[in-house]
Amino acid sequence: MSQRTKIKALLESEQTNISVTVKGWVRAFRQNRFIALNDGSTNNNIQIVVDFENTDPGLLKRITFGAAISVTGELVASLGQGQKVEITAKEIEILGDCDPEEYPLQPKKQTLEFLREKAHLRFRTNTFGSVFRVRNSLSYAVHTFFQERGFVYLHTPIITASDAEGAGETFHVTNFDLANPPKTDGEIDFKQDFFGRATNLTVSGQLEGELGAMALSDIYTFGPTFRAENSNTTRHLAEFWMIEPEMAFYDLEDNMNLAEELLKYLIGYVLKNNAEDIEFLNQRLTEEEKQKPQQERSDMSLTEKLQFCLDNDFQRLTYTEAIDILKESTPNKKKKFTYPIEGWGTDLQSEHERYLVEKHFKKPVILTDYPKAIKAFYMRQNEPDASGRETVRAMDILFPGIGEMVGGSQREERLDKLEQRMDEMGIPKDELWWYLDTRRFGACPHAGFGLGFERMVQFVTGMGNIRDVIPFPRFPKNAEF
RNA sequence: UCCUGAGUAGCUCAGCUGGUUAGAGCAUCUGACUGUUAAUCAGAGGGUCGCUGGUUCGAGCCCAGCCUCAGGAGCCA
Repeated sequence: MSQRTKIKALLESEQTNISVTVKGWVRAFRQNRFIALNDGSTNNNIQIVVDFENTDPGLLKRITFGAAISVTGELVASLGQGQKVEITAKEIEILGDCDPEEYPLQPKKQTLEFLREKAHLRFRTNTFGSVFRVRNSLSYAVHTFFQERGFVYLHTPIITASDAEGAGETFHVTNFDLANPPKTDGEIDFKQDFFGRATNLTVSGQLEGELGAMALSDIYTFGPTFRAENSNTTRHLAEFWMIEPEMAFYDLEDNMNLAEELLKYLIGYVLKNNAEDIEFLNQRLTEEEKQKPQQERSDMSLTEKLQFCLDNDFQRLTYTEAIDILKESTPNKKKKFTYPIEGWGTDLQSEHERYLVEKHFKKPVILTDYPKAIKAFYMRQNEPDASGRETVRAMDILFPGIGEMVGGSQREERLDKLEQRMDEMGIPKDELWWYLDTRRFGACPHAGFGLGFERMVQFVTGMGNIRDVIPFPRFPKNAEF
């Protein structure tokens, strides 16, 4: 194998007049003389200068947009204005031809919708190159953050028998011949299935995560989750990655502090380590914003927005306080909300969340202490307030443009309260015997949250559609690639 | 799943009140040029007008059903 240098390293090289080998894909070939070559290490191309008068015309014809080539030559200070260094080619080898008549990508701007249909090739564009390098950095930073704090990375199961959490519709996992599943009394008999029971893809690793935290103190999961909801939006996927830390001896405030710290760490990490890609995405978004009517444009650029999140404390308030603000808000009084705020107890609609985050506070918001009735069974119950309102120790972190980035809570560690709530909500206690065991044996206060990884990538990259921040998106009616 | 909008060349789109041979820009190809970097100039090729059915002398255009996509809503992360 020949020595080759990545383009990112060459562009940063202090040395010139050295012999180098580069390999990559042709982004442009101008005037039969200049190749713009990219290898995905950076969005910046290196310019190859070809002595076309002394090169085989047959070879020159094969240097087409998208072709994979290897070039050996001399790294020199560029004669042109656009770049510091360039390579004077001595030897060019075509590694893989790329027929321009057949190749779906074109050397021009293409819409994200079109590229979504060519997800196998979209990595070769600047936008997706940047998005996926940033996504990579973010996952690395997630691990760094938790590892630095002594958290244990726990692998919770992908296949599970419990959908008891009620976090959404599940995908069934079965080995049955679907045309002819074994039946007993007319019902499908899952006793004869691979696991001896009905199973599904996980919707959350939380419950198992809690088991780990009850011994290891601080754990986190970072893996795929699956929801069979028929959701067709710019912020939902059927397969998405979730980060779910679970901490023993944490209360809700510790939980919020950790979540805020994590989000800021991730933003800071990318601003520092992916400056070029963020700057490219910033430009891209600025161009896109110019197409929008004045009203819909955001008053901050991507980099400003990220820096702002880093520099400011998230706004913390209770659900009850939020309802009071919304009740008194101009859009509510002027009846601009599709769902007017009538009273205490109903869940907030996205228009309400957006008002709080984007209009009222103009920064990330942490809402806590939601009504018990609209939240999951495992959230720790507060004492009813003076007027008898029942709430739980829940927290949601809302981000501008994204909505719910994080959902978490302090968990109910009191067995009697937990069982009572499960009964009320019709959660089968016998199926979750193992979960309840943690409350029977050495129970302790603990808390955790779930962070939607793709939503974080969306926020950091400024991409509008969640399908553009995961390599191969899974959503209703689509499982191509 | 609901609401709104869209589907015409490889891509982005135009196409009048239903009318004869469906257009443009970019991309591609051919030639010219050769220190370009959104290269330039000249020319050429390229169409199941999403699918199925209907109305009509005649449908890209009207009607019905279906499919797909986008944005918004719900569900949520």
